Amino acid sequence: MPSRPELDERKARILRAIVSHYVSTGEPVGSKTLVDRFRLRVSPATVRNDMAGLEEAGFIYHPHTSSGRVPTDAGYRYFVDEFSDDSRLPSRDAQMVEQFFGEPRFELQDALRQTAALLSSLTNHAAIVFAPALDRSLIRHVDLVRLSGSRAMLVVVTDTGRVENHILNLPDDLDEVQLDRAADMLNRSLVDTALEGASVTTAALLDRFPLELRPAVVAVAHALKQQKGDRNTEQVFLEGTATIVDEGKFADLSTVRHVIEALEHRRLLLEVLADALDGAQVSVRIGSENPVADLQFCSVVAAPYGPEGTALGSLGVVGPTRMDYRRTIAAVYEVSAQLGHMLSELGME
Amino acid sequence: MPSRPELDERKARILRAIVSHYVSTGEPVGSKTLVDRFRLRVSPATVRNDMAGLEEAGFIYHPHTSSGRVPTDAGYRYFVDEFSDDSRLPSRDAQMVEQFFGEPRFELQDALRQTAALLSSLTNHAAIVFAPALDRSLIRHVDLVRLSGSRAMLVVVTDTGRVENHILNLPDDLDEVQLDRAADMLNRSLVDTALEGASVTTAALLDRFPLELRPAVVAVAHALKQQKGDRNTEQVFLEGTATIVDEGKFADLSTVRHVIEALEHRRLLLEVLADALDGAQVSVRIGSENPVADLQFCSVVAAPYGPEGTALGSLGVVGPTRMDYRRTIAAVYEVSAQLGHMLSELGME
DNA sequence: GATTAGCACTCGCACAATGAGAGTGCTAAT
DNA sequence: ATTAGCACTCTCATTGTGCGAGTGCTAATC
Repeated sequence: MPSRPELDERKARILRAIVSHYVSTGEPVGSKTLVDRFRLRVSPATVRNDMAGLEEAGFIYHPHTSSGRVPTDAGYRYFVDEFSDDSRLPSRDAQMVEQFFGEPRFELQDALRQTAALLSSLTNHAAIVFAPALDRSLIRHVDLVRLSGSRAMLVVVTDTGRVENHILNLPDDLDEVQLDRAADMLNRSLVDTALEGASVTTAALLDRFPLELRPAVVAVAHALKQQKGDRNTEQVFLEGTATIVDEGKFADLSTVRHVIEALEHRRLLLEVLADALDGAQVSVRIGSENPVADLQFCSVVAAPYGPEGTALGSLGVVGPTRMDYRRTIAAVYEVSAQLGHMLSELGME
Repeated sequence: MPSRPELDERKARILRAIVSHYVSTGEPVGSKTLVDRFRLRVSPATVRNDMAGLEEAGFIYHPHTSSGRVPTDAGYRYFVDEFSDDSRLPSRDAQMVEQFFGEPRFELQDALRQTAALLSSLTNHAAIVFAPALDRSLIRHVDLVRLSGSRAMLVVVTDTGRVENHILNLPDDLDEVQLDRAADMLNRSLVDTALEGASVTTAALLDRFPLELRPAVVAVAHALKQQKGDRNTEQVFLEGTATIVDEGKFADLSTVRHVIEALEHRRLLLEVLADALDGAQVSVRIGSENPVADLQFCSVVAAPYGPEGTALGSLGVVGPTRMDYRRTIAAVYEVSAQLGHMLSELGME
């Protein structure tokens, strides 16, 4: 975190004014407009002087020699750092959230997808929700289902409500009874252990299984390992992609293209929301603060979620750097909190 | 299907030429260009006369009094109807498909998503893959997993490789042994029956269950019914949304916006690909032939897929009416065929 | 009778010129 | 330290112009 240069009170006010005016209109803003709309008790000339200072400090810049000022990423950053706390959702929106989470849910997937849709419609930006991370989940149940003679499906239910499946190639034909027995034994040793180490645990237990079941157990261990390594298994729900093309959000089409492309790239998204998982609160990445080059003109507002203080997954919003940070942060915060709450309600105690 | 007006051979050739030239350049095409690029053995004037005829017949039109001709939806339709058969994928692409389906797969979800990505990269359009429809699936296995005292998760595995889950509220606390017993009994009567009628079947069997299990069974029946009615449970995989914004595909931004919005709407997509499910072959909907208003400037090329002649699900591509139909149709056909093949390999016999 | 050459005509579009307006930086006055 | 005044800059919307591609029609040609 770069130490934040001090600004005298008036400069700070002017910066705030520039940011909020620019965010709402999208037009570069000049000294006159500034004194007219905001009750700065000084003349345009004074404002101009201060703006020169703000520009020197890197908070704003000139698109062209003669049009108004626009905040830089650093300018937004200064602005955002001022209200790390007092973010309240407008009551209409708060009501919407409340109602949404009041409805009963019967499926995690669906709930998460709809949560993304909610977040998107609250903020008018693209919204992303990651399902609870597998490596933070405990196994609640495993099952083996026979598909054909030589194939079976491994089903794993986690304490976070996820249901993963994986198809196994069995070296030998096993009938259903045998599979059931294997599943039973696996359950006994795997339930309530972390999915993370399940593969190792399983392999270690191999010699407790009857000979004829061992090939199946090996296959299970293998599948668990593979699943762990495979980042693709991290489910993402993305909604509101269409908002990216909204008028005035991004300068040119090719930027829009890049942003949408980046959003489609699950691996990238994971990276983008990664720090949200560890941070305790809402995290904001503005423009170039972003690790992904394709998102250099975007800001990402993200937060972890999980029942009561835990961080199982993360969610967030991607929009142009010119966004209403206050509202966005409030929305992300509120939704993450409520989702966490819902998760604890969903029956995982 | 409107009966197709006969065109004399030369007019047909000219129409073909207009379509293929316009598709590849995006520019309205005039009589001179036409005789230069294509070996029509007539003069521009003759071509102009024929074009007037084609325009009268509704196959092409003038954007403005003085620039070249552009195919109408009907023009594309005529063009498309000519090669319902001989669509071959370029060998590079065919190789790509072959390689893709040569790799071993362990998860249906993932395979379908990647199939969508493949289809998108083959065609350079947005691609959609629907998972095998639940109402065409048989139950292979059901399971009940205890979550908390009063909640359990119903897991259903179908013969099409799908794994659905649903959270139940149990009126009474049941321990795991009781749940297992209930699941066992359910399995015995539900395995190999259609998911479609499973709810009714379950309800009918109620009195065979011991008293203490009945509330759970009722909950299961209820869940199955709910799932059936819920169109949201039809999984969709969408890839290549970014291609929609590609230069020159659509006239204005608001169209792009609408198209992307429509793509995000799962319910709409289902409608769009609906007829593909029943048709035997590749279906093509051009522009206004499309039932969805937001897609009036799009063409949809879709096909059913499933192991050997069955139609379990559908997949397709959405792009501008100005697309290379030949290639697109070939790609959709090939991918649907291979995906069907893969599904039978995946162990559902 | 079908085809073609010739020609006048129509637009769209790219390009340059113009002027208004918004905003700036600087200097000198307060 | 602030402000009024002013010359200056640069964008943007508007207008005019010419070019070129393409058309439809008529009359000549095969």
